[in-house]
Amino acid sequence: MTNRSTKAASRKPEADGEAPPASNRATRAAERRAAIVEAAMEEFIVRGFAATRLDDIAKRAGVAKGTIYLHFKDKESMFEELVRTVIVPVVARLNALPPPTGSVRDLIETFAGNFLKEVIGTRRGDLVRLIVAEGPRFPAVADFYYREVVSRGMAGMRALIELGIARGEIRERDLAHYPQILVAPAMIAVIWQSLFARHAPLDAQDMLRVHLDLIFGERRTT
Amino acid sequence: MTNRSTKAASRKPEADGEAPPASNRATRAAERRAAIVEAAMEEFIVRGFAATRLDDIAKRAGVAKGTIYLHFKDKESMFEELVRTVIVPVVARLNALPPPTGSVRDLIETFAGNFLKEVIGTRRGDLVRLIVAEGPRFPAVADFYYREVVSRGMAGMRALIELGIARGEIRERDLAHYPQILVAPAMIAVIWQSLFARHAPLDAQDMLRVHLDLIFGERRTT
Amino acid sequence: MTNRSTKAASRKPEADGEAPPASNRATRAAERRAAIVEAAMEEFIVRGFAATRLDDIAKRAGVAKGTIYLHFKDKESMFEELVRTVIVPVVARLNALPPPTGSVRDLIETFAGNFLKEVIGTRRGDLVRLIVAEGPRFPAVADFYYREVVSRGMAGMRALIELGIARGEIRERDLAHYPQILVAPAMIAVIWQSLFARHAPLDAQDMLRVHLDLIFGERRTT
Amino acid sequence: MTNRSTKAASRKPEADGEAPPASNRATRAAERRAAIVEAAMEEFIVRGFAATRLDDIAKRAGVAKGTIYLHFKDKESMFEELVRTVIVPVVARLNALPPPTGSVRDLIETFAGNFLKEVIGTRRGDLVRLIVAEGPRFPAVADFYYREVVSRGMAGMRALIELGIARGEIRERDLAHYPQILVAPAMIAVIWQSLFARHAPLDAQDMLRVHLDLIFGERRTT
DNA sequence: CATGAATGAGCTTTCATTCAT
DNA sequence: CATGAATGAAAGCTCATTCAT
Repeated sequence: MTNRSTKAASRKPEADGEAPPASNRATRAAERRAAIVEAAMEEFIVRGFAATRLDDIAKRAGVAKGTIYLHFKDKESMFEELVRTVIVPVVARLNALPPPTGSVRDLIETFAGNFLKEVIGTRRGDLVRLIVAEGPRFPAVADFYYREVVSRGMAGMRALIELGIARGEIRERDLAHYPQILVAPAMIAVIWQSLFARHAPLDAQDMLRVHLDLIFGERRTT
Repeated sequence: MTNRSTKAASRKPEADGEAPPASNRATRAAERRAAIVEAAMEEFIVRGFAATRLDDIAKRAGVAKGTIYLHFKDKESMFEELVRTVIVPVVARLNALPPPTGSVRDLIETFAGNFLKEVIGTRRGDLVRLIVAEGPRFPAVADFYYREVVSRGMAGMRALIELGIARGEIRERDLAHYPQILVAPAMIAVIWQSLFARHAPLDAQDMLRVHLDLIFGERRTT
Repeated sequence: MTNRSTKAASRKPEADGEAPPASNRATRAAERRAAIVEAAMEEFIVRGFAATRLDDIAKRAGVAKGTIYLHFKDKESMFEELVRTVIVPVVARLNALPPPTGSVRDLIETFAGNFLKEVIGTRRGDLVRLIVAEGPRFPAVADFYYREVVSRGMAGMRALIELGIARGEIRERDLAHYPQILVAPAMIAVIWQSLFARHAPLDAQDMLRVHLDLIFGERRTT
Repeated sequence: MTNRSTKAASRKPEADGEAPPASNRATRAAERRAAIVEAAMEEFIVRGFAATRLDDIAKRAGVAKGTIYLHFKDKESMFEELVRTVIVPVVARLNALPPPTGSVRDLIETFAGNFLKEVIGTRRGDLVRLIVAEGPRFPAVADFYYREVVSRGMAGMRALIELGIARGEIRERDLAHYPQILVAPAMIAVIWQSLFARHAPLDAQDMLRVHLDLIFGERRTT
């Protein structure tokens, strides 16, 4: 989905017709690569790395099997680059967050709201589960994910917690040592949706609200 | 090979009669099955379902490849039964917990301590990650795990939380709706150990302490 | 052909019936291996290493593709071991040659006669051409062939030449430095049969006679 | 890439007009073809026909893969035409040999000297081995080689031998039936250099000297 | 019951050939 | 003419499963 936007954008001009006459070669190649990445993500999420067939990725991407090898060295590097490709824009957006104005609770609630909308129960959430699943077999992936997402996320959360403590919004001072506690319910929600949603749907939004109440104290007015 | 000699030895005596002398056949079969289950768990955890070779399981279990098929229909059912086999005694022990005496916080702390010792960073923790990883491909596994472990665990936690609320130990009344919040940091610790321990070791015990402080209020005396 | 003898020998006992009920497992395995080696030699000779398909070898050997991998690590080692397997008995027979009695010329003529019958224009001759063809890509094969066949052959020829010189049968004393000259026409005959036989058949026997006349002087009586 | 710049440069001038200024198209095409032939020979010699990749030939020749198909129908015909292209000038030079003056031995020694310098241990020698290697798979190549090189060479050698016999330089009259004997050591030297040079270097020049002594009798004075 | 050799479908990867640019 | 991205048939190799011993 992410990469599709690029493609969709570059196609807009021909949106009124039916046949895509293709722009220049570089663009075509980029589109193909994006299609492969998207198809691969879909397949890897559904079947896992080992059980995914390149044949299926090619079919879903609408390219020949050999084409995949014009963009990726082999299945492994495809998987690793795929994670990079999908993660990078996410990190970029996090880095481009607006400067912290308002109360820490508001900030975190906004953030939680975005997470809820854009991760939990979406393809992006499935990617997280995929990384949990394949991480041990792909140290490069786990490393990358830790470096780019986890460590930055933890640092950001810690800063917010410290701000909250300084402002008197948060009483539990040791929380700054374990930003994981802050995000744990959100992560659990991600996993829950993947595994147990059909047995017992989870109101993630409400759960996150309760969790924030636990940390910041109950809100007087909603 | 090891087991072969044993087997040959235990068979000789019954060659002339009908009665099994020392350890009977059923026992030996059960031992074999246990060895296979153990070996399979090891391999599945390290390589995941699809990438695990029956050959390796057989070698590790010290049996022939064909023997596996005397105990399991195929690779899939082996995986599913394996999870059952490993999970069941855990559930049994949870059911056999001592009746709740003392404060709710003490109870939960005891429970967390056990979890810390017996799950986080152990083979059992890896099994949890394995279920997260393979769950979507094995509805039977996810179902079983939800029914036997998750739903019971959630129910137990909810009961404890309600008790804590009734006794005034817990102030956040809505917490009873989301026992997931109570266990989330513990689950995160399990996953963290599998994926990021070498980048940033996590003091799970201390984290859980902070989390309980958040729920029950800080302890006055240690 | 070489290896078949082994197989044929072990089959003799059942030669009166039609169905090969198979002896013990080890024998069966050895037979299969021999069949693979023979089929592989045939295919490699006809198509060369790179163009030979394992599928065809398997089909010709009457086994499944996977069976080949029970006996050989991969295509390359199959080729290398094949050469070894086929060459070894040849070397063994050379080593078991009768002690040199009679004139040197008679000895060499006998040897040439055997070579004529058993190498030139036979599968064994094709193998020589195969080694010439693939040697540069398979140093291990060229090494082995040099060590086991060429260097020994050269040493043997040199000894014979020196004996001939000592006895006054050979006048050209420097010939001992280049036993290659002695065998060159025989080797050329091998190659000629492979490449040009259909354009211009070569009477190898007569050519070798002329060559020996050149070295030993013309024979008075035939 | 190298050639690209040249090409671009040579094309610019004709952009405004129609006439090719400096080197015309036919010349450029011929150069390209020559580059492809050269590169192909190199690759075929090193890897053999089947294992050679057109990609590598194109890269080495500095042209695009598609360009090869402007000059050759497919890989097979490229190989066949390549052999022709490389062999033809050699044959031409042989035909342009100076008229036989001086003794036959001198003639042959001169010839052997040239062979030594220009074939044994050179790329041209490798080509001979390549033809030996691939000949059976490429009847057209073997045919061509036999017709253009072997049969002519044999005829020439036979004429020389007959001359030598007539002049009394050669005593072995039957040698004229087997000119192969005359060239055999030279061919063996070619093959030896390809396969065994690193195990046991061969002094081809001295070997040929000894061989000629065998045929013509030892030289009294050098 | 237990074995492990044998099977062959299926998977990843390569590469000759084509053709729109 | 020249290019090189794209194709897809084909090849090497693996491994779950079977079954004669």
